[in-house]
Amino acid sequence: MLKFSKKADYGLMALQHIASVQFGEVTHARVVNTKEIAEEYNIPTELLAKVLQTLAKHGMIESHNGPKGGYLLARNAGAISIAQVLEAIEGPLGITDCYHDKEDGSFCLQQEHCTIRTPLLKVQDSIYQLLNSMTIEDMMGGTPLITVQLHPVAEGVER
Amino acid sequence: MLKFSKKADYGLMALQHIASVQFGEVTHARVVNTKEIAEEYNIPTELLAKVLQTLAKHGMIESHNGPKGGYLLARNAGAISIAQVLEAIEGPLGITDCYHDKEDGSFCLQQEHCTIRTPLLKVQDSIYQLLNSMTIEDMMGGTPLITVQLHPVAEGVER
DNA sequence: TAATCGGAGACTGGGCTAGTCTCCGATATC
DNA sequence: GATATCGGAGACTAGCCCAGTCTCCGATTA
Repeated sequence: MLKFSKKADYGLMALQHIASVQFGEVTHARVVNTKEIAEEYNIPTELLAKVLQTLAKHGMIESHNGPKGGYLLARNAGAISIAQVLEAIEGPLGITDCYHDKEDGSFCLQQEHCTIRTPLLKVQDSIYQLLNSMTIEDMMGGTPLITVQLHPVAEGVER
Repeated sequence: MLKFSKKADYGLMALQHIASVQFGEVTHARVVNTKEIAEEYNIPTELLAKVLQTLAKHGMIESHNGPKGGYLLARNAGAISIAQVLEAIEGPLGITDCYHDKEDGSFCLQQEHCTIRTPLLKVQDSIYQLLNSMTIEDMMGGTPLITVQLHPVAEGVER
């Protein structure tokens, strides 16, 4: 449950790879093409291509056509959060459907008496904050990772 | 993305309803049957039945057969976390597949060079803590909700 | 004994994910 | 300027899983 799609995984791997080539190594910054990433991580080339095109469309990487072409990060690795990547690839974050229902005419049948909408919205916001506070940079090397502090509102929960 | 399944939604609604009947109202504690909940929230009866059976199997509610039968909370509402409900209904929490692959023989093709495994595992843990610290009780009435404090490791993130 | 409840399994339709295929446009290189 | 190499984009498909339905069974109460 709550699984990322493969595309999202691939996107994160690719971004991390591009970032490490561009910043993390001794070699000069150079463009990285789809094939290189696909072979490095055993990702179907054409599927990865789609993912990278999506990321480019959302301004996270910039593309360079032609021979010796490929991709470069469009901004610093620390300015690309996991939330942004996920939203670009999978669409808007939504724990439940009911927050987007109004757009297409259909609506939530439970709406009238729904008692869990508000609390779940809080959960959703918390998850979003979490995903938005971690960046591609945090995923590289030994950078210290995010820490979450929770108020123990549920003291006594079993398990 | 990151959507709860309908079953999970239904399960949370049902538990919240049972809890409020059992504790939150003036009426005496009484069993609640599937039909009552299904009609209250416009949930397909037989689908809800399956969900409740699952929750009963996981020891969150106890069932009573026969006429005037139904369900009761098996423990306090404050001792049932959202994480537990989700895991009961949707299976183990897993942001990516790769943490469970070893069981069925298949395995992650990216395993060898996967650079995102560790950081994503941290994200997963954080989400789990979040979901495990909020309970059915927190979803009832005006109980103050969870607060999350994040270290701003990603200062400068756009948006 | 009969009606009302939960328990459990098979079954189905539809939508989404993952992946493939094909063709096009851009550009670097010779 | 021809050509090979790159990304851009859309159609297409197979398979899986979610959501929902149907049916039969066992338990219990009145």
